[in-house]
Amino acid sequence: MAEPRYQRRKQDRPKEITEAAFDVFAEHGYASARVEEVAKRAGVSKGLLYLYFKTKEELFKAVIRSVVIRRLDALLVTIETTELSSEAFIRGPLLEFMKRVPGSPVAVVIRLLIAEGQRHPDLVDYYWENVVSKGLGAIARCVERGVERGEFRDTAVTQLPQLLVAPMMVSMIWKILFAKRTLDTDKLMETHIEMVLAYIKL
Amino acid sequence: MAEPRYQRRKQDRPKEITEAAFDVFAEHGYASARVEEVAKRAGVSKGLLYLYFKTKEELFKAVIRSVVIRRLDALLVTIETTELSSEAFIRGPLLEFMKRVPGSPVAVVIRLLIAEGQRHPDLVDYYWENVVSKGLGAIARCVERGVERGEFRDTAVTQLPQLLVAPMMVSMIWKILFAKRTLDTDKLMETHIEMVLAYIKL
DNA sequence: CCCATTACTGACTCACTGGTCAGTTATTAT
DNA sequence: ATAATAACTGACCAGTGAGTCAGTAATGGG
Repeated sequence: MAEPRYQRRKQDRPKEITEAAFDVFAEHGYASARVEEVAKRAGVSKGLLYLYFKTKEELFKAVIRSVVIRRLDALLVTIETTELSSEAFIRGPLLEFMKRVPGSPVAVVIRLLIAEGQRHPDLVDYYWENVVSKGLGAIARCVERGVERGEFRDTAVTQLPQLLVAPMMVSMIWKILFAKRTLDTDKLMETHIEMVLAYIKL
Repeated sequence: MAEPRYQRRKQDRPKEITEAAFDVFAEHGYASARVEEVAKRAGVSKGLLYLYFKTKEELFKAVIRSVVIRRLDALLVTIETTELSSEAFIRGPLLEFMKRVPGSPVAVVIRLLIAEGQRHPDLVDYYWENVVSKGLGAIARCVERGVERGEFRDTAVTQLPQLLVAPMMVSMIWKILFAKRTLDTDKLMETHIEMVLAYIKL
C-alpha cells in the first residue's frame, strides 16, 4: 500500500501558498523571488500554484492583501469605542501598537511597497485605502476628540497623524537596514510621543 | 566623408554610464533594470559598459556611491564652522537641507537601499559610514553644543538626531508612494522642528 | 466496484538577459 | 603614410525562470 502521492486540499491551498510566498518575497523581493521556490515551500507543484494564481504578479498582490486584511481593525475599533482620554489613549494603546509594527509582517509589506510600488499603482491604492487612510483618519479623530474635550489646543495641526507616526517609520527602516547597529526604537517612540503631547496639551 | 561611428572618450564614459544607470535603476529597481538599456541610454554598447564595470552589481554599487559622494559635505562643514546658535542652525540651514532631501536623488538611493539592501550588506555599510553615521553625528554635535551653551536642557536625549530626521523620512516615503495625495511636507518638518525645540529649550 | 470529475504533477517551451569575445575603427606614435 | 594601440561594437552564448499542458491519481457518487 503506497502512501497517496498527495491529498486534494482545495480549501487550504491559497493560504498555504500565500504564506510561503510571503516568506520568499520577504527574502528576495519581488523580481528575484522564484515562483518555483514558493511552490516548493508550500509543498505544491508549480502547476498547481498557477491554478490558483494566474500570474506571479497576481500572487504578489494576493500576498500583500492577505497581510493587510484586518490587521488594523483591532486598533480602529479601540479608538472608536475607548473610554480613555485622548492623551491616555495615545500614551497607551496607540504607542503599544506602534511599537509592534517595526517587527511585524507589516514592515515587510511596506518594504515591498517602497521597492515595487511604482510598478503596481493599484496595489498602492489598495494599501492607501485600507491602511494608511484609515489609520491616519482614526488618529485624526482621536486628536479631534481631544480638542473637543478641552485636552488639546485647537491649533493642533492637521498633519499630526503623520507626525505621530514618523518615528515608527524611522524605526522600521532602521530595523530593515541597520539591524546590527542598535537603536532603542521603543524609547524613540516614547520620547517622541512625550514631545508631541507636551506641544499640543493645554 | 562618413561621420565617425563613435568617439573614444575614456574619461567621460564612467560618469555617462553611471548617470544613465541611475535613471534606469530609479525607474525599474535593481533586478528589473536591463543592462542593455543602461548602455543604450548612455549611448554606448553593452560590451563597452562591461569594460568599465565588471558586473551589473558593481555598476549598481558605483551608482549608489556616485550619488552619495560629497552630498553631505556642505552641510557638515556648515555645522562645524557656523556662528549661529544651535537653535538658529536647526531652524535655518538644517531645516532647509531636510526640505530638499525628499525630492533629491538621495531619496532614490534610499529607496533602492531599502529594496535591495539585504542582498548588498557592504553597500549598506558604505552608506552607513558615509551618510547616516556622519549625518547623525553632526546633528548630535550641534545639539551638544546647544547644551554646553545653555540653550538646551541637558536631558536632551541621545536619540534626538533620529527624532529630528523622522519627518524627513516620512516625507520621502510619502513622495515615493503617495505622490498623488498631497501633503505639505515642508510644513510637516517645520512643525516638527518647532515641537522638538519647544521640548528641549531651556 | 467503476466511472466521472477535478485537484494535482512535472517535464517542457520559449522569451529573455547577463556576460563574452572576435573583429572593427578611431587615435597616437613613429 | 603606416603601424601599433586600445576604445569600441554587436552578434552570440548559456543559463534561467515564468508560464503551459498532457497526463496522473485522488475522491465521490451511483
